[in-house]
Amino acid sequence: MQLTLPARSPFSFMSVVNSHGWLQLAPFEFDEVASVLHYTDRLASGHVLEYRVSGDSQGVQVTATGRLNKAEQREVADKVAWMFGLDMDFSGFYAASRGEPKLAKARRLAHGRVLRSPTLFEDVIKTILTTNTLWSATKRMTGNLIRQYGAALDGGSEKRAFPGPASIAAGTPDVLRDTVRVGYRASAIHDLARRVASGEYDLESLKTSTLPTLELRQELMKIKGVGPYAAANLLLILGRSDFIPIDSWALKLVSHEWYDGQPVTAREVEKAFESWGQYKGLAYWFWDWEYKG
DNA sequence: GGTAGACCTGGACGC
DNA sequence: GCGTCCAGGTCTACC
Repeated sequence: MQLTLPARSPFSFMSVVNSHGWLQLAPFEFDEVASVLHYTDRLASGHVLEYRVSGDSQGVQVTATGRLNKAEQREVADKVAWMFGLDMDFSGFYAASRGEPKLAKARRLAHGRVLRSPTLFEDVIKTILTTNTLWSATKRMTGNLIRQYGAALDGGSEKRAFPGPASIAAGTPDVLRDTVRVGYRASAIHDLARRVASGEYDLESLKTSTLPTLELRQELMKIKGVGPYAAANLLLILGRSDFIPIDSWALKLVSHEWYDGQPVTAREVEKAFESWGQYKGLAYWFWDWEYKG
């Protein structure tokens, strides 16, 4: 199967791919030589396949393994369009950042979109797995979760899809803790999977929520394991940038940018971007920082 | 509303 | 090889 999906201009395939660390988390896999993003997914039909997505400034091209019927092709197209935010409009952010040298490249590089998973469920779980741990552990926990509960790619490959809520809910918090090694996060992950799988909680509806950002943030923070940092990260994924995902890295960046390397608090990070209003998160995310790590 | 301490893992370090 | 310390956000209890 091959699809060509156009994007709203300006668009940059590589800007989306490199927008954050998601490309390093399974079931994403990035072929740097060919500049192709691979993603293993289980469709509603139960068919497990791998999409390969390449792109340019016009949009993306998708190829998928095997034969897909019309409904499956539509599902893949809808999911890839969401993952790359093909229809998103950042003209307001570009207008606001005009005249700011630290964001001078934002429009030219088509900054704004962040790579998303096909489901908000996957992005919430992955975000919880980034909290209170090192990036190497996030990668390991994600890989373990997929090995434990993900459906294998058709044809006997070792590749697996990210597990849906029902698969995780069918397991136990003990397995999450002891085998997947997510530690104390086990109950939060299992609880979310159980509530989504049973239909008690319609998490995916938040993708199209019209709630004001403050209320949407409160909604996200009702999820166990989602605090201010995780909520701000998820809001960025949902296209809302009124909040900054303040983690230890953010403190380091702001410290070196404006405080000569002296320790700063979350309050200082907020203060630094206060004037950016609804574009705070984007200004922070795509700022041309002095400190490179 | 603000703060201290527990939660859990794995890597770094000293012995 | 073993023990100890530390980094990393969220949650809860307490003031």
